[in-house]
Amino acid sequence: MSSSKVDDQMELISHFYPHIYAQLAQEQVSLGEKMEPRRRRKKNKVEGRNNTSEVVMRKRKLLSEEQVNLLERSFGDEHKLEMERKAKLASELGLDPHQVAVWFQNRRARWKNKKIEEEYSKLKTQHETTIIEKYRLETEVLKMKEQLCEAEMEIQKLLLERKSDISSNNSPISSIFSMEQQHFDLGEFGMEGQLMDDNMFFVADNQSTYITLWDN
DNA sequence: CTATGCTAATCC
DNA sequence: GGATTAGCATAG
Repeated sequence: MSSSKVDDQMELISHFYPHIYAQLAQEQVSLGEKMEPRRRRKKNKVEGRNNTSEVVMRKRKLLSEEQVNLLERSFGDEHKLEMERKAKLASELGLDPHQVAVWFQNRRARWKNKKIEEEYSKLKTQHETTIIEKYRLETEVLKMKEQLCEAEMEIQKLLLERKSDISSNNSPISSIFSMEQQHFDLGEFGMEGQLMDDNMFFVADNQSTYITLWDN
């Protein structure tokens, strides 16, 4: 079921981060259609000073651990890079100030990405919690409906018993007695009520309303 | 060897 | 400043 989980994630991403979704979706399609897994390395066209274009392999050197450490410490202090700090760092690191600027730019991008991922996983957790709570509440509603149904059946049963008592014993005394308010305790519902007549039931809830239980 | 992750560097 | 490219390292 990991695929449906992925689908869920994709759906969430598509909702909150359409751009990321587009990127991920594109990647998935690429893999699905067995596209070339990775683009071939291209030679990079670079404009020369004399306006003639030449083909040059882009050179790239990874920064040393020491250089990265200093850059990271600097980034920790402040994500933005002032001219002064850029020049100072560059000379300390033995790098071109432009390289320092690029490093900060890339670092900010990584940082932002990380933040987005953190936010996403937080939202995902919240979402899952909400789904579970929703399920719990739905179950509770079902249970309560069932209880309500049982209680109504019980009331109906009692009323029918009373009715048959009245018809089988027609003495004035019992008739008067039968007119007295009868008390019910609905136990599980935690509420009490009084039967007012054959189809009205006074419920002592917050609203203190009369509830018509059924139509005769 | 290939696939993949990371990231310096470039492009727009 | 975001998107993309491509050099490099390395896991499998």
